[in-house]
Amino acid sequence: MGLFGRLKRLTDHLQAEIDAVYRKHGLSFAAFDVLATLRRSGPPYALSPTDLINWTMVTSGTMTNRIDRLQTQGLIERRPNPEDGRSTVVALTEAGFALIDTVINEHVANQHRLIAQLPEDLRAGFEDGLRAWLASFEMPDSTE
Amino acid sequence: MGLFGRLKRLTDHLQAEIDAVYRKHGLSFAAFDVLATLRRSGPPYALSPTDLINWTMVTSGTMTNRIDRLQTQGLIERRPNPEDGRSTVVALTEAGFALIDTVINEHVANQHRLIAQLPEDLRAGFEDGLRAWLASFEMPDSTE
DNA sequence: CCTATTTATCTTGACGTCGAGATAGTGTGG
DNA sequence: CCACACTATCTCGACGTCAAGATAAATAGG
Repeated sequence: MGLFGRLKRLTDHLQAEIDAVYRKHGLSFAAFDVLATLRRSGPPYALSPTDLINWTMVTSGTMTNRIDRLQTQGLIERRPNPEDGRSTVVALTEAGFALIDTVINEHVANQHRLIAQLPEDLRAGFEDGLRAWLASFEMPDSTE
Repeated sequence: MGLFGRLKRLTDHLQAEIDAVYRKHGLSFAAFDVLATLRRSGPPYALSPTDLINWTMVTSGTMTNRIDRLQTQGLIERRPNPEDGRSTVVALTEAGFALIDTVINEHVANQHRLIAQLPEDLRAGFEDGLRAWLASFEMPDSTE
């Protein structure tokens, strides 16, 4: 199996482990993504759909769908935006805040656990390669 | 941005580059996956849905859907399996064979190009870390 | 040989995503 | 102050996936 195959399998394993934390609390990645973005935005834990679209990099149709589901679950609420009649404010409910706080903590601990499985003495070499390869895409001047 | 963020961004970039080759020829990953599996199986380039499920690791419902679409596109055909009335044989058509042959060649060249963007002197370190981290998932005795 | 179990495939419904286009409110230049 | 362009969000249809269950054929046991 080549480099791409291994890379895909690694990320599949990592993703499965990461997903397990969301699911334990009844969340999908889509739900976690939105709730965590609202949590990170700080008080009053409220953003417009457009803000959420910009932070999460999904299309407007996807965000409408995500917000609809989270609203049904009672984790967020839509309020009219007093400053712009076209817009709404998406805010964490108390239940949403409490849940995402718990899940983020577990998520962070889980990430530390997963990184610890990459042997310490190989970590720097892996990260150096990763940085350089990534840079070849994000800084078009270099290797490309 | 941490290790997970960079890893996700790298794989997103790689995936986008890889997808571009399929799309240029009107194929999705799902379609490429099935056609390439049939091509790799050697003459007569025909497998049962169950074989395809085992090689591609998708559910039976997904495979039925993939086969339906490819059949509509005329890239494969379903034939009854003379040895088992429950089963069918999924075979590349001439058009399907010609197309996947072209796409696989481009795909391989594309992968070489992408790997070449990872600087040579960092490749070994990256691969060592990758192998070890992957092994921590696939050989449960070790770091886990 | 039948019946019960197993196997191969398909069907259905839910979820998540995208892209294109619809709707409605905002803002601007004359 | 009004028509026109722009912006924010939602709607719709297509695609791809999974899980659970339906259907039909093969096989095994008595």
